[in-house]
Amino acid sequence: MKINSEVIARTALRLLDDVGLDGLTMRLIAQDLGVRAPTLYWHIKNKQELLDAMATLVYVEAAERLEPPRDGSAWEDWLADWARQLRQAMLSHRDGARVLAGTYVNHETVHRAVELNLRTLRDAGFTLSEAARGFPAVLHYTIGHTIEEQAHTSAAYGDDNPYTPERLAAMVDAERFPLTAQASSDLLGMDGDTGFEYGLRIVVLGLRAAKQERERG
Amino acid sequence: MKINSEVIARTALRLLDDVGLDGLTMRLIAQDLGVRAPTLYWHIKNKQELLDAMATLVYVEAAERLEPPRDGSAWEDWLADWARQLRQAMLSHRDGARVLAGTYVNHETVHRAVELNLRTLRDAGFTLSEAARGFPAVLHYTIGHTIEEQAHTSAAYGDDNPYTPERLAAMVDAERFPLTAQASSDLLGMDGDTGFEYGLRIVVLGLRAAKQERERG
DNA sequence: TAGAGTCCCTAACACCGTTAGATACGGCGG
DNA sequence: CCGCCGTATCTAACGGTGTTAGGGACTCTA
Repeated sequence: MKINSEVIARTALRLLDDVGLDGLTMRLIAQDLGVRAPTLYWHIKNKQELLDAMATLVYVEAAERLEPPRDGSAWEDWLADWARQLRQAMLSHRDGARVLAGTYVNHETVHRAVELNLRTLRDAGFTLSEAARGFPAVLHYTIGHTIEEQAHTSAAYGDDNPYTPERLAAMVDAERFPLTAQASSDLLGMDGDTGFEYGLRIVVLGLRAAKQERERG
Repeated sequence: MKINSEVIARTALRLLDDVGLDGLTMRLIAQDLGVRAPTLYWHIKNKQELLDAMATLVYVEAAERLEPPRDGSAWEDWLADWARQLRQAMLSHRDGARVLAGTYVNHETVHRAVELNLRTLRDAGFTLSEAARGFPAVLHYTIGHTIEEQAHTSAAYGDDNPYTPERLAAMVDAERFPLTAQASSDLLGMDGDTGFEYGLRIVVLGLRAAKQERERG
């Protein structure tokens, strides 16, 4: 297969699932491509640029399936689905959120997604300014949640992950922090999906409430 | 000054502001302490443990000033202030959000903060379960926003930061993405505070809306 | 056929986190 | 006073990292 920057990024993304972000070295990627490490520098400027390209691939993976809302479907559902797709794209790669976080992706597919977000919200009665300031909130929540989620389930801990619900629950002093102890199952015992959905609902409800407050003046 | 793990973490945190996370090496930290790198390993297990200790310091910095809400003050304001303090603690160190993200901090001060969050929300009429599932949403939004914010203003780019509003605005094709182009000042021209406050308001409004929906049944 | 451009190589550099093993220094029991 | 033990530091080094320099081979084109 012909080597170019996108092929390198795809290979790196595949290897990422095996070795994790810390184990992803230029030499390993090169080996997988049947080539020596310095060769990669013919195609990419440096490792950071490679990481950016990987982030772009993940982002595009989430954005390319995005379609305008069908007639009659609620903007709340459409927006929540977009957040779910983004989260799934990150979850589908080990350390995916860490790769994505803080990488401003510049790709046509992403511009399309932004435009679609703005149009959908504006068509639903938001002002353009509300839409432009509001939908990043969904984005930031989604990224923040997924980073935390992936960090806690990280395979990097091997067999002694300190984030098991039991371990964490054992740490809080039930005398001094009674509510924390009482709520530990809600705080820690939730699987990622449930926790994400709860917060996502809050953000979407918040967007609706902000719009209504403006409409009422 | 006597060296111990906390002194090392404090030193590392101070150096972080000068050199950034990627420039923070064990040898540099040791030099600043008037010591050689291997000496650090007498006091800490490895670099990851040091990073965890640094994250703990930042987190505690935000949490230790936290006080119960004064009588009569609204839970919305109290919760928003807590988020602002956390954000300020991250912003007060270069790459602070990256250091914090994904590090589950286990420290008494943080337990206290969690307990205080739960109590405040429950006293305001939330169920304990609502509080336990709801306040992480604020946390995740805050972390997500601040990571993105710090990445875009990162000094790592030197003089050619690609995230200036002008550069980004120039990238979008106004013909194909008219709303994006039109909203570019709202999307990009905002300073971090304004954008953060807008999203924070949305999350808080969302919590209130979720509570009201339950109360109405 | 000469030259230019493309793509890959070997060799090496500077630096990284980390370990092994020796060395100094203090207090304490005999 | 001596010898010992725990504490805290050192030097030397290992295997690894991202990255650069410079040299070949191959292909296309004039």
